[in-house]
Amino acid sequence: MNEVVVLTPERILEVTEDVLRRFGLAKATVVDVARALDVSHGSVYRHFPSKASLREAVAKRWLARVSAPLDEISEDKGPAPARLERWLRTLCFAKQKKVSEDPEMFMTYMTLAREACSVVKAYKEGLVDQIAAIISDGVKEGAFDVADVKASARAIYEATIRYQHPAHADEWKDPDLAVRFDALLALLLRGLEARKR
Amino acid sequence: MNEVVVLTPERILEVTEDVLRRFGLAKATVVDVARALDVSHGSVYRHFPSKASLREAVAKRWLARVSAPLDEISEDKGPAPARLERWLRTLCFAKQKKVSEDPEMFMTYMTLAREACSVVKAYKEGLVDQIAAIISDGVKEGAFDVADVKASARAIYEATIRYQHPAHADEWKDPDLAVRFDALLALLLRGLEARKR
DNA sequence: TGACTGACAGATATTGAAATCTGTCAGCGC
DNA sequence: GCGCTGACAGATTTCAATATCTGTCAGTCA
Repeated sequence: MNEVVVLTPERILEVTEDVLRRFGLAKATVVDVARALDVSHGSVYRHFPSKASLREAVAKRWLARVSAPLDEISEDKGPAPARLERWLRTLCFAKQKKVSEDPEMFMTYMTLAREACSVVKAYKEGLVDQIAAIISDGVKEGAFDVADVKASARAIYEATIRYQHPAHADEWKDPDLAVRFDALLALLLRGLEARKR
Repeated sequence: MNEVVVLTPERILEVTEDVLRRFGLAKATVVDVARALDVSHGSVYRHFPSKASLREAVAKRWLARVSAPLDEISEDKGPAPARLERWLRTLCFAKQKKVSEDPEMFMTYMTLAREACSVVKAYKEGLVDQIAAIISDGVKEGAFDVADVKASARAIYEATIRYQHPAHADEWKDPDLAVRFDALLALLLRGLEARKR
């Protein structure tokens, strides 16, 4: 039996998520994490230079999990407009599902993300790049007509903020949410669309 | 001389804003407001049933001041697309100016507004109605082609959230803000635009 | 040697007693 | 009578003493 499990960053992150779930963001301490790992808290500092960096790593892992299904869609084949719509729906739906399934944990991750703003910035840039890739495909297909792919991608990203940014999570309970989101998507896709001539 | 000024709700609101400015949201008490008015705090309760309602009234006044210049634009004459663009620019610029000129007071009003959510809801609905009025004019002019005016108005409002919602105020420092906002506006107007046939 | 411990200093959080605030209302004075 | 006051109960906030946590590091043990 492999009774003594080695202390790895990955294992620390897993246990940290667990501690965050059980104690909540405000109460979870490095000492709690160390206790759950059955090591001294000094050992945790061997792998993460500070509590802030540990939290940042947790935020990064969470964001990566949220955006994982999007990578596939952006690299898929098929008509760009439908693909962009699917990508945006997947992103927003993933966030909305997370908040409805476990609001406390969502709030925890949201606060973590707010603290780790450099990580969030990189995450956002990654998302905009994926949108840009789909729009670029659409331009090649002749389905889209845009002056500046990157700028359009950013505009699309920003226009959907209300449906994916945690700051607006309390408005996602609206029963008309889906209808409103459909209207927004239709407007945005129409804005990218190449005009018949 | 009219030395004894009567105690009116309006005067209480003015002084309350002053107290909020000097003490900050967390420290400002009804007793402070009464002291500044040189009356007992019981007198304040004669005009506002609770501290919450006083704060709500302050929030309402502030929102009304922000949206005042918009009323004119929505009732103006002239081509709807330019008018819609001007309306959106005015709204977002007003918010961005407020936060840059007096960030503390902006944060105060933002928190007040978060508490007084029914007031904010009414304010938002008023804004969407103004957008709807402009879009409706645009449809009559033949400049816009939309299936559902109200739904489109909401979509336009929601798409610009990032540039007007206080939750995103810390991103308004971006030097490219104007360029990005231009790109978003162009995309949205293109989405409303009637196609040549 | 190198992963881990545990004691330590300074920073931060908790706690409970005291102070202040909110909201009410009987009564004062114009 | 009407507008205001000021004392009051209960809720909330403050403050300072106490406890806990963060981050470091000399030392242990395999």
